[in-house]
Amino acid sequence: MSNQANEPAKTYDPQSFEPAISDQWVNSDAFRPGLDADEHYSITLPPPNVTGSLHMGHAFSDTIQDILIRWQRMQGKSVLWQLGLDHAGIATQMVVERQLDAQGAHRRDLGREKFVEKVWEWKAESGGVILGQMKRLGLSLDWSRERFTMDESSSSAVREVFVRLYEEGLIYRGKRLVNWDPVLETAVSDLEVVYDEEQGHFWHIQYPHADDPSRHVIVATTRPETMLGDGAVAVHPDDARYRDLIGKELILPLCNRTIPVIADDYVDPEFGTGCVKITPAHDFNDYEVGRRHGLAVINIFTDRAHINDDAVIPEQYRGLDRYEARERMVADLEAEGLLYKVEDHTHKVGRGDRSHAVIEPYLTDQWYVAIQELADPAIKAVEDGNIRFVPQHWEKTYFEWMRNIQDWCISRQLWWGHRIPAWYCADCEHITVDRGTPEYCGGCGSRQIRQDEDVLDTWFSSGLWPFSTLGWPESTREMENFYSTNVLVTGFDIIFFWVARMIMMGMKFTGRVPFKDIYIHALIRDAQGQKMSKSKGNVIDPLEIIDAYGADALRFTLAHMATPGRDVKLDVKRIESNRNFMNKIWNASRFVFMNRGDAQPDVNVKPSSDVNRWILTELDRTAREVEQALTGYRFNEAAGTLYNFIWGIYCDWYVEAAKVSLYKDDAAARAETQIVMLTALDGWLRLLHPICPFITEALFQELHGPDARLVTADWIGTYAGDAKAVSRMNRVMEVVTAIRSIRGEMNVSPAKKVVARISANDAVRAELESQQKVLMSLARLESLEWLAEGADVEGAAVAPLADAIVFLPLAGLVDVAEELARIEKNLVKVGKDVAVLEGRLSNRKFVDSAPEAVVAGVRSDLEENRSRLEELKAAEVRLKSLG
RNA sequence: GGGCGCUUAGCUCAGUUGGUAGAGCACCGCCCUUACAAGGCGGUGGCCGCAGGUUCGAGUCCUGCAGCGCCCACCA
Repeated sequence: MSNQANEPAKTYDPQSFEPAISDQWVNSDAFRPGLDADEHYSITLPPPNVTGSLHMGHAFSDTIQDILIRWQRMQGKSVLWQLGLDHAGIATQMVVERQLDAQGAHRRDLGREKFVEKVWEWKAESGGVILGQMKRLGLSLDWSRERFTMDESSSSAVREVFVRLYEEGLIYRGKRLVNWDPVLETAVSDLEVVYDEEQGHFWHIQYPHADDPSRHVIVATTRPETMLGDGAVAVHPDDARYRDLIGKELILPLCNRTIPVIADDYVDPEFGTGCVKITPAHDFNDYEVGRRHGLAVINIFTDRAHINDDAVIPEQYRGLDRYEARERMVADLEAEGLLYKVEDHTHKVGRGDRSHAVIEPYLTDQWYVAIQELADPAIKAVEDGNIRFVPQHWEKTYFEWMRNIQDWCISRQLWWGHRIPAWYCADCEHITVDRGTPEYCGGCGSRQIRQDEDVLDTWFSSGLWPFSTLGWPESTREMENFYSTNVLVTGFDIIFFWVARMIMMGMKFTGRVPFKDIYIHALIRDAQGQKMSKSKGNVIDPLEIIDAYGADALRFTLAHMATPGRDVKLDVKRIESNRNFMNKIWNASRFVFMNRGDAQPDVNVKPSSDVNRWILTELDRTAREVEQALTGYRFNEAAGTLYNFIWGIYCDWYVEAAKVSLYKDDAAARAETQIVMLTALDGWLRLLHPICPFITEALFQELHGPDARLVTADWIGTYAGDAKAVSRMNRVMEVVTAIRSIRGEMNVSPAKKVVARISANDAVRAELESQQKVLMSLARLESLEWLAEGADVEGAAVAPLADAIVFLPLAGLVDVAEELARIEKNLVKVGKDVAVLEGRLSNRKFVDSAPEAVVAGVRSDLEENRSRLEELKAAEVRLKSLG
């Protein structure tokens, strides 16, 4: 922004000032929490993944948080918005692996240490991009407190938590089936598997009886290769068809071994043939069946889902990829006449949410958190209202998951992440779990110990984030002042992944809730309602939008669309129209500056004119509405209220009305208007600041000088208010609108000044007459004459109002036929209103049981519309006699 | 199978305790009125998904149905 000698540019150009203001904020450390406030407020920014750059969803979520943060800071509180980034285990490792792949390399070529170095390099790059984006968005994060989920403070919190849980027996190591991603070669949690309908096949295979190979049972499977690991065929115990078979042996085709027929309730006799092959090592249900019946668990895969060389597996299939093996086995079954039939079959297939590889249930050793003991207090915290979901219905989703929660598999076979702080001993079975780096086995004292190769699920460290960033496990001043945080702002897609885990970990380790409110916002979609994704090519990059329309326009749009509980379809047109709003603000302010004279805003101003008293009253009302909206997380209402006030009231009416005294009146009136228009501007700039920080800061500096900073909202809402001024101005606006309406419908040029006559009683006339200059200016009148109540005017267009009748003589304006048509249109409209109102009043029950105020309202509406109707009828008669 | 959400103007969506339906965009008119054409003024446009119920009164509360979407669990 320029010094005061230069006027602001005629057109809003955010690029000319947003970056400079952003620099001012960052360089002056403007967003460090103040030290001298009694009240504290804090939000932990959900740390973005260092997988690239921020997308529109981040911009949305971050804008909402910034609005809250700036608003609270302007209330004079000590505010911390904690900044950080997430290492995002799998996701980030994949990004770097893909980069290596493009160079024809693999992480194994580099080795673990070199690979992790590469990821750190990438982290620096991606993190830099992300922080740059945040600054362009105008986020008021405390830049001095940047954290990372793998920095030292986070790591020590992670080790502390792991060790404590282990010592309490809540972390354990177990061999069981996990969801295995054969491409990434790691276990993933249940949540990281996404199921989708896919086209597949249903292979019906004959399993011959061992004692009579001419007979057989038919089993159906979608994964025929798993029969290599079959341990049994199961039937329902009550299924008469197979009762005799239970306990007998079947020949497992292709495998040259026999398996028993077992009976288990798990089998649905209605489905398929009622015979199910049981493969304990490769199906979660089968695993349970196998356990009940003591079946052998035969693992048939390698880590990459190739067939392994277990002794029971026929040699010809060993080493084959799972799908190659499937093909070969189906062909072999067919050749042996054991393939009964093949059906097309649509079924759900689980794929890794990152790799999209088909997930295999796979038997491995993993680390688990015994979750129930952590879940119970976390459920209770929400039940008791110590944590509140906004919108509230999300608590149902939360409860549903939490009440059916499974132990959490926390180990991942990755290289990027927190190494599990457990060491295995070469000389004994003891596992040493330690906060530091132990040198010998805690069991036998042997120095032959080796750390677990695996890393922790990325959500393990994110789960500690609200307190690990504040110095926990030390008891720091930050913990004291800013924990519990006030609100978590996030999307519903990570309620289980992250929100639930933070609550569990927070309750467990701090004994307090990590946040009091959880504001769940919607997902951002494109204009067609599609989820934005790189593969679809429909992502809207926030930076491109900011470059084109400015950060404020984007932020205002996002705030305006932040309706709780519905997905946001982001249409660039919407951003464009809000850019136009910014332009409106820019130019209205420019007008104010051009006409300010020597005046300064004065929050104690006590203006005498109705126009000035009215605008300050309206500003006050707006301030209360904005405050209520923000308090209730109704961002769309806050934005809408400001839009309506700034554009619809301040610009459309106040500035136009103010021109009368700025241009024509005496010096005293002019000076008062200058002060009030500046004061009101100052007020709504502050109100708008949390949503649109750049333009408001720029204009604030124009208003108060280049060193001024918009930091408080303290004085807003202190004006006493003047209901009389408001009602007078409403009357004026009603008259002006009526005249404009006639002019508009009659296509009278705005340049043409017209004569108006108004009939009204003395009281109404006095009110309107006090604003005569304003009225004439806004309605573009050449002259205004006052008529006695009940007077008629021949040959005039008529607009009957609540307490007055406006006549616009037609001579030279329009023809009689046109006005007649307009009158008749209005007659129909008003006639309908009258009929409806009469109907309501003639209903005894309504009159008896509705509140007094409502009935009175209807009565006065009816009265008003009746007289309006009379006037229109009279006007119709007069016009017809003319024509 | 269980749960949740949505259905309002041509399009995208507001509508906080029930009290005669709103915005933006689009469209149609008149305007370069000395802040703004990224603008001003006026206007057209809606059985608020369907069917019941509660109520003097329902877009708003209750029940059922339909369509769309999401989440969870899953029959091999």
